[in-house]
Amino acid sequence: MITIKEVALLAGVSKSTVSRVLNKNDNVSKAAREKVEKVIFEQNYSPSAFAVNLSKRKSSAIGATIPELDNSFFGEIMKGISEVAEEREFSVFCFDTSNSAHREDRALQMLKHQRVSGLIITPTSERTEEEDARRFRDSLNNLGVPIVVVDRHIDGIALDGVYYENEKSGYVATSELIKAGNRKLAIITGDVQLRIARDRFQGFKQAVADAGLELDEKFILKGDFSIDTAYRLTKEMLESGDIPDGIVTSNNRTSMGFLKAVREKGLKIGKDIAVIGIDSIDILDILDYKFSCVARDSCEMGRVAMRLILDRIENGTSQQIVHHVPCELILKGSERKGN
Amino acid sequence: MITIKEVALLAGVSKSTVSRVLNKNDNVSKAAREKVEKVIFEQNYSPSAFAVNLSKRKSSAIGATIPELDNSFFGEIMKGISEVAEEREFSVFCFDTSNSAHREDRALQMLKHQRVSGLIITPTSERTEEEDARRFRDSLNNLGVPIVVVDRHIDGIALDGVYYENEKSGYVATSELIKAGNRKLAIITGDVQLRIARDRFQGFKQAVADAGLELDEKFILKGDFSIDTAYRLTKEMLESGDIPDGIVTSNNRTSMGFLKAVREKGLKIGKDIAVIGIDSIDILDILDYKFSCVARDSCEMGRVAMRLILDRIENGTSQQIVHHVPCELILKGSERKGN
DNA sequence: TTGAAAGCGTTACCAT
DNA sequence: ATGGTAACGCTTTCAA
Repeated sequence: MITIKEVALLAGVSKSTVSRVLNKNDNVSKAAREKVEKVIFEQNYSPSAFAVNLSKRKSSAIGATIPELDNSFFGEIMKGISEVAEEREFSVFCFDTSNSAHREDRALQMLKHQRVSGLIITPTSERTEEEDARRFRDSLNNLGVPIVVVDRHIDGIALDGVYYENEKSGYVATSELIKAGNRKLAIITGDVQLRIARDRFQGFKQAVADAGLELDEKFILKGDFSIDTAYRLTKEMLESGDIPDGIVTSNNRTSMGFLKAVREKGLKIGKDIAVIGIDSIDILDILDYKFSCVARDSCEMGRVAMRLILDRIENGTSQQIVHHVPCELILKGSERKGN
Repeated sequence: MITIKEVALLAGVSKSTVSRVLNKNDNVSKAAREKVEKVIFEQNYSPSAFAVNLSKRKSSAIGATIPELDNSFFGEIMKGISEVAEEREFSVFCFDTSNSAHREDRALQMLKHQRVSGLIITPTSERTEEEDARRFRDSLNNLGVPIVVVDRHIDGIALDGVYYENEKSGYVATSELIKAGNRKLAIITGDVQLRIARDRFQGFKQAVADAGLELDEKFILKGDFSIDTAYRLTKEMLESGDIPDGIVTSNNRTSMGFLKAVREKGLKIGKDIAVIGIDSIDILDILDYKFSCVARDSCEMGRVAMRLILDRIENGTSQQIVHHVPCELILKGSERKGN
């Protein structure tokens, strides 16, 4: 592979001059610049990032760790990151951590080795023990670069972040159910160990309270963001005979479990029970399955995260910045019973 | 950030010795090794990949370009790549090309700049003009590193590849429809500009021929792998009044468009019309929607691609290697009419 | 077994 | 405006 030295030789100038035109430095005569540019073009020369990074002591790459790339929600985040990265001439090292803390640790190590100049992280949901959580925070600090957290939270450390309007999403979904005439309200929560689950639940409770409605304990189904649990809880509820008017499902997996159970019982949403989910489920639209939800633009979350980290990298540190991408209400009819 | 020099200083040895323990070179006394390891551990030292790569003139990173990460099929491929990469201590630069040839070109440039030692590419489907296709092949060659193509094909250049059993998937789907008693068969093809679409179609035709059945031209619906086209074609067919017994849908998007149209017409698959799709659609299982298909393990495609490229990087070049990941028949009942 | 020094491909400073 | 040169952090060769 051709080097700057050979370019200089071919153009009849010094390495310094070549470097100057590469870096758009003004102190180059038009003649020299043109000669160099010609050679660069002809030889298809591209400087070695290794050498540049080493010399400049900074890299034009960032790292991104994502818990499950096969979940299109995270795929979209990655897509958004990639989009902005390309515009700004940054490369991104991408790691799928499979929701495993161990793999996340490994990814962090490798990113340190690569000397990335920033990290975008959607953490695994597995750092429950305090000791482990502490070590995790240490490795993050140890990286010594700007960090932007996406979607899920990392406790005990003030980091920039891009989050969904979690509480608001719960509030909006619930209010809308109420507006549509539902009085007996239920929710299948997410894993309440996680802040995003608690926040969504909080929004639910607030909306119920604001409407002056009573909350029945047995209609608070404690789920964990998994399909299976949501399915089981819904089934139990439906079989108990006491059915709420409307229900909020805390994320897309929860919605799926709920829908499965409802379907099995031969019931129909928007007729026998009202529902608004948090998160959209693309295929349902495609199949023209009327499912109302509170959605978000996850691709935009990735874009915002990437912009944020570039900002940090370029303008150094200042106050913690936290973005919230708005939630968007999409009504299809399932928010109202008796259709 | 701490360097090898400081580690050497702290351990009371030379940089050379530190380098030796880093590279697991045997010519180091036990005493020296232990001192060095202690310092490395205490200081949490990790060598700079820049410097190592520059010095060794090779990198421990590969590039991956993917057309649409928000499509979980490609997300799974990326997940598989990431999985094996981690095991083998490789980092991967990931680019979402959004199915745009331009962005793909840019990605290739950036990967050249990063001096990756290999490329895994699922090409965009946009290189129709010969001139453009040629320039594309040139940039691939210009990279000067091993390349593994995944899923889609690149014409006019012999590259290692990991593909789906396309023809077989069409054959199996069709045979199964026939076995279930369907005589009047239809297919919604993919974009026949693409080899994977032609191959699947070929499998379909072969199975029909092998069964000694007649093929009606009007039941060959020329789609393009998009939901919308499949929807339109299906709708037209259903409205024409002449409906086939069974149909093959050429990929997941095609299946969705088909299902949408069928649903709109108030028909039911497995009752009014039989269908087997190529590619699975996860959520349908979850919703317990009986949809038979011929599926594949796309995560495995990523794993195989990564193993293949590492092999190339480590063992140099030899004969072209092409892998085919097997297709798997999943019957749910929709392959038979009248249920 | 060890260390010194040259070299990897750049940038940046200092002269000119 | 231009070139020479040290430096970036590592590996590798050569001597000892």
